[in-house]
Order: sequence, then C-alpha cells, then structure tokens
Amino acid sequence: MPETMLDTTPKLLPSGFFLPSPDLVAQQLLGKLLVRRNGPGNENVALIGRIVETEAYFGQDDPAAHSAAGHTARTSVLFGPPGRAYVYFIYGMHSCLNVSCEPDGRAGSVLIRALEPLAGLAAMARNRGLPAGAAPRTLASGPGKLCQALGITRAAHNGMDLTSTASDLQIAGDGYQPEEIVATTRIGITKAADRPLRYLIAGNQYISVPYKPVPGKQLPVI
DNA sequence: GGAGCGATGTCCT
DNA sequence: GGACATCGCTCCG
Repeated sequence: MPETMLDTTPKLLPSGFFLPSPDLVAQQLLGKLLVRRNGPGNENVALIGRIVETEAYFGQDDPAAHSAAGHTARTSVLFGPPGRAYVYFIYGMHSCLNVSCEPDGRAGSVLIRALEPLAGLAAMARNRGLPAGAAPRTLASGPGKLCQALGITRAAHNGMDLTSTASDLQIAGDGYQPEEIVATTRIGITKAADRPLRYLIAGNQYISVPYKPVPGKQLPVI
C-alpha cells in the first residue's frame, strides 16, 4: 500500500466525541457512518449509511427540545452520558434517532435526519417495504425513513451505547470530511423555529428537505 | 411540482 | 384532550 493512501477502515467514535455542545457535535457528525449490524434481514452484513443531515437540540434554553419539559421517564436518556441513542416514537408511526451529547446530567442531543446509503441497500429497501431496485435517495432521506431502513426502534435501541463494540448500532468514521457544511433552520418544529441549527453537507443529494439558496440572503456556510 | 391532509402511539397538561 | 423533531398519498395546477 502506498504511504499516501489513507486508512479507510471505519473506526468507532469514542464517547468523548459526543461531549461538546450539540451544535458542534451535529456539525462534526456530518460525513460519519451509522452502522447497523445483525438487523432484520441482514444477519450477516452491516447496513451502513453516511450521515448527511443533522439537527442540534440544546438541553437548556431550547423550547423545541424534548428536554425542555424537564427530566421525565421518556427523556431520561437525554440527561444521561454522551453517545447514547435516544429513540422516540412520533406521529403514531415513525421512530426518530438522536444521539445524546454533553456530560452526564446535561441534555443536549443531535437528531440524525438523513443518510446516504453505502452498504446493504437491498435490505434497507426491504425494511422500507420498497422494491429491491428502489432509488437509493428514497431509502433514508428523513429521520423516520432512516430508522425504518435500519430497523431502529425505541424498544430495541433507546438508551443503547453507540460507542460500544458490543452494540448492534454504532457510529464510526472512515476519514471522510465534508468539503462544505450549510446551516439552515430546523424542520417540523414550531418553537424556536428561526435558529439555524440544522446542518447538511452542501450539494448532497440524500438530504430530507432541500434548501434553496436565497439570492441576497447568504446561508451560513461553516 | 407543490399544497393539503389523514394515519395513529405516547407523553404531558 | 391536544400536541407532536413524519411520511406518503391525493388533488390541483
């Protein structure tokens, strides 16, 4: 192997990765890999998607965050240690995946909103109830879709340590770095709706809701 | 292609 | 009882 070749073997992110504030973690998660092992229909292969869209939710002073209602049974994972999966059920039919941030006792989190499917696309389509040849951008371009594609449920994954080799849901890095990150407003919320806490990889085709650059009004590029 | 809307479980008031 | 960090289907242009 030439010396200049990068080692692209995915490496599990350590729990310290999730210690900073949610807006920083949300940006740093872009380009990382969400890995699902031993799921339904993929006992022998991993389902892998690259994270291309995230949203930050603050534990304090963020009315849109679930933790704004305080520490309850439902939100206890958010107040726990960093790097844990917070999976909740929304609108009676969809699951959404967050990763807890900040030290134990603080409730920041990052919502994973879209993946670029890299491996196990046939199993993802099957999990989504789509034909085997379904367009890759329909598989995981939304928080509910990606949970369905990877077989992520509250019952199986809420509270799971995403930094443990023993977990069947993990987050890893393969050295990929996005060239450009764009910040926009968060999707589907009514409170604190104007804060630019949604982050996406500029130009990526696998995001959930497209963003339209408005002439004269520059979107924050990070 | 875009707006409108129904489905439907769980939690908090 | 109402709100909800969604999705996919209709209907209309």
